[in-house]
Amino acid sequence: MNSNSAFKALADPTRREILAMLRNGEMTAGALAGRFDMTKPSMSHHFAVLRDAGLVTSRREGQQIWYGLNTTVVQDLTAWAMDLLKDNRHPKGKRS
Amino acid sequence: MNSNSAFKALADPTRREILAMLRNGEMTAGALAGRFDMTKPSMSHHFAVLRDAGLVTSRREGQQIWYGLNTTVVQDLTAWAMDLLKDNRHPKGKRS
DNA sequence: CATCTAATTAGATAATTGTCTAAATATAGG
DNA sequence: CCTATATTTAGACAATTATCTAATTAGATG
Repeated sequence: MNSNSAFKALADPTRREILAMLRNGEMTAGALAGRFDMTKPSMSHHFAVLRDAGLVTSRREGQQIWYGLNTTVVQDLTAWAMDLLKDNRHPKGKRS
Repeated sequence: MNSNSAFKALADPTRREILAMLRNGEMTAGALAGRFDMTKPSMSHHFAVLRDAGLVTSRREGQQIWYGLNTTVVQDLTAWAMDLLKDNRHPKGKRS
């Protein structure tokens, strides 16, 4: 499966926080990094993991790089989790 | 956060497959292990991770241990993912 | 109680990961 | 072209993790 990288990306609390912040719109690498008690290279690493997993988009604008939430992949993850909740015990005639 | 262990549990593909199988109802440790190309101790380790994360329930019945999906925690994860999709850019008057 | 089956625990090991510091790249503006 | 700012890349290191084999626990049954 390809979304394995997305699940692995979500395993880190810092990365989940980053995603939560991006819910309010795009942010630059620097602005994001400034919100965490962690060095910029470490944050940069987290950005790369999120980008490689397809969870965020990135674009350079001058000296800065803007990161944004990629809702498509988040939707896939949501669908996966919701699927788990669909009772599959009687696969023929859904309604018990 | 406490659900950190749940996210970490989901990071492994074998564990995600286990959860998917439990969608069809409870299974014994042995029955589950039989479905994977992996030793029983390794599988047992994955069961423990899932149980510690609250993603599965377990109960002994004689010699066997039955594992089942804990939908409550799965619901929490679903809610977290869906929250990410709610646009929060204009927090006062929700409807753009 | 001896033994069989089901499952876990213990302990080792290789691979992956998260973090850091130092160095490099990229862009903007004198 | 030099310097300042923004960000990433490189390389090292400690911690965590996934897996294995061997040993152990727990229950059933003759």
